[in-house]
Amino acid sequence: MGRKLKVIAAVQRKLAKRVVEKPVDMAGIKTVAAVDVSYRGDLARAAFVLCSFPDCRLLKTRVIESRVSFPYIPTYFFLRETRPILLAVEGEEFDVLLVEGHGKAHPRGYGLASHIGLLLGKPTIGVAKKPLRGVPQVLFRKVGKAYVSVGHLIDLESAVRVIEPLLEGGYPKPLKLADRLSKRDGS
DNA sequence: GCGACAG
DNA sequence: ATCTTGTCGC
Repeated sequence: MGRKLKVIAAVQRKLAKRVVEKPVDMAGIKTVAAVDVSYRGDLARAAFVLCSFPDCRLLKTRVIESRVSFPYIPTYFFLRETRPILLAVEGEEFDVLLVEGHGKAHPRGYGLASHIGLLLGKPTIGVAKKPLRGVPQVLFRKVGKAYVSVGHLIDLESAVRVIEPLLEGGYPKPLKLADRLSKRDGS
């Protein structure tokens, strides 16, 4: 059990080197998407939400269900949510994706948001409710009640500029919508 | 053994 | 994340 995780940790450290951190052209961002996952036993419900930017008007929603295999293990969160999220985002178009969880603000610099970004080859931002312990303060920014970090293809300053106009009650509206949607009954 | 950490 | 009633406070 512990040995496999050690291998996964090594993979995370390796993939972390492929994460690209760079400024983003704000004028080029027309849409922002968000994904969140809720559970009912081993059934995962992933919700995808698409909003215009920066006015944040709801453009589209989508909910996908799937069976989850991995348990939740701190710092190995991506093993559990990658599959559900990929299914929910498959075929969708957006300029930036907000992911519930951390990006570079992770012990090995490779959280769920970075993994999703790398797999999709799209800009992603990690947004979490609590910071992971032992992570350098410089790797994230507190925006409202959210802890924001670089996912992929964006830098921290740009990430903060994307999150700010989306705040509603201290948390990004698209993620709040995705959270509510993923918990809504429907199956 | 102690501590306790995304969702 | 999820299990869960009523209750305190803005």
